Amino acid sequence: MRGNVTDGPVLKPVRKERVSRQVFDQLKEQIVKGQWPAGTKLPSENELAKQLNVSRVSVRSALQMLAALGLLETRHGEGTYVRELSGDLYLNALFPLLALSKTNIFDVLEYRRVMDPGAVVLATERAEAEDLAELERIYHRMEVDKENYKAFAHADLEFHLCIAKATKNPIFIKVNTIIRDILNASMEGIVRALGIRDGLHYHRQILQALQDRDPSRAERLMREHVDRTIQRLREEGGEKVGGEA
Amino acid sequence: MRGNVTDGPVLKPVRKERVSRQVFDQLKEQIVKGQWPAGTKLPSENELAKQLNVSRVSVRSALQMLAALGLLETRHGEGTYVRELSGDLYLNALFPLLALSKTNIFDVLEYRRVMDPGAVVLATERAEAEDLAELERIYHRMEVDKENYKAFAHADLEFHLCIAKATKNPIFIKVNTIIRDILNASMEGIVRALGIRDGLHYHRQILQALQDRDPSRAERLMREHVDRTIQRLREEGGEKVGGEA
DNA sequence: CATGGATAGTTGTATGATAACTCACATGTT
DNA sequence: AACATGTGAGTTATCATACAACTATCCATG
Repeated sequence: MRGNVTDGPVLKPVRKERVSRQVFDQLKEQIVKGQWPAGTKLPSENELAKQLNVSRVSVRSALQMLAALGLLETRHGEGTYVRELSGDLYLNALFPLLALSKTNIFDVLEYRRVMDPGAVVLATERAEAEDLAELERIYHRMEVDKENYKAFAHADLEFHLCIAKATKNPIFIKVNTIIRDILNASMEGIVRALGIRDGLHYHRQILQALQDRDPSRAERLMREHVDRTIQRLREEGGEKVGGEA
Repeated sequence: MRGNVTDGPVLKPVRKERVSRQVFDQLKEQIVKGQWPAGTKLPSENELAKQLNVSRVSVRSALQMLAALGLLETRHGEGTYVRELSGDLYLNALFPLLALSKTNIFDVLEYRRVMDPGAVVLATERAEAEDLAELERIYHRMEVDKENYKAFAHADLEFHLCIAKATKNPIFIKVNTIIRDILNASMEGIVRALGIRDGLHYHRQILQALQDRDPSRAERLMREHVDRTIQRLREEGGEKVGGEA
């Protein structure tokens, strides 16, 4: 048939943008364009809903997405604030890439083997009293939870994350946070396979080196620690530990 | 006063985790552990609310956050699905809109200072012929684009990413990919500030070390390279480099 | 067989109410 | 005056319910 209407692609699909999405975009604009610099307290949800002429549900929806992306921070009973725009924000994109792909445990440990010794060196220079106190708290929790593999594994990951935090470098912190989240699933199996002796030993020594502000010793210990973990896991046959999928 | 209660920090703050956060964590676990592989259709919001014994609002809150992070995709009137991992980053909507501050750039470079020497060591062991060929291609492009700062900066970042690729470790690759995107905006300014001599010099030497399969030399050169970049940038006063937004 | 429409299931939005939390101010006690 | 305590307003978090908007499927009708 000639002149069929399907020939010409004239009609475009109508614009049907969700309300929450529109709110999201508007708020994002304000932040990114710098109208609302870091630290700004946003109008209350009720206020925003009134100004935008939408329900509070839609406002909350947009706010929560922005908070998930790291642009906003909501404080219960206090308000919603604009966060500092920094490089670690983009690292959020790393999370799904690692979470959704079947990441090999040895790949993660190999990465740790490079990053954690470097991190601990920076930590010996920059750790504040509260960082060291936190590390001690975590270490003691590991001693207490000797029998509870799940709790022990969790504390182990927290220990490494805490060292990253002590570097005061948001990139170290963010990446380590993501790695902790990913590893959380398999860490219990690793602890169960390797036992707790090595972990306790090295963590205590590393903590000591941090307290003594001895970077080279801390670095050496951390490298040994990760190396030994990798080596022993290889011997055990690491196929079993990761596999709950 | 003796026996003051404030002496002993015995009482710990009670656990007060938000409902939506708990839902978020549970759903995240399912995805990360692989219980719900990509493409899986989640139970309906009502169903989840009933199973978890929370309101639909809390479920939606968690789902929307996961969707914002890119782990889920909600289709109006159809359902919610675990997202297929599609290489490219969806967070890119925000990328061009942010100019990094001076501190951010140094944070990134500090991270590089640890990561890249470690990566290049692995690369000397694992780089295949095509990796080395690619590196040579990139290096030659740098020589050609001596005058074009933008192209030169781009090639510089590609060089580092290519080394990461040669490690065959997906974590190195993905982190380096994101860092490349972060630096892309500011890199031209950096090159303009520091010139191209150092870059060409070190990249050529590192390439040579890789071809010779000399890990310790490659590591030393890479560390020197990043160190020198940081140092010279400090001297220049890096305030200027970030600004295009 | 093709068309169109009814239908059930799902996500999106609206409304109103209540709980939980934070801060600042007022109040009372020493 | 100094400190502890209570009280209230403002804000976010959660709940329950209803309805709107959208999608896929099935089915009757021509």
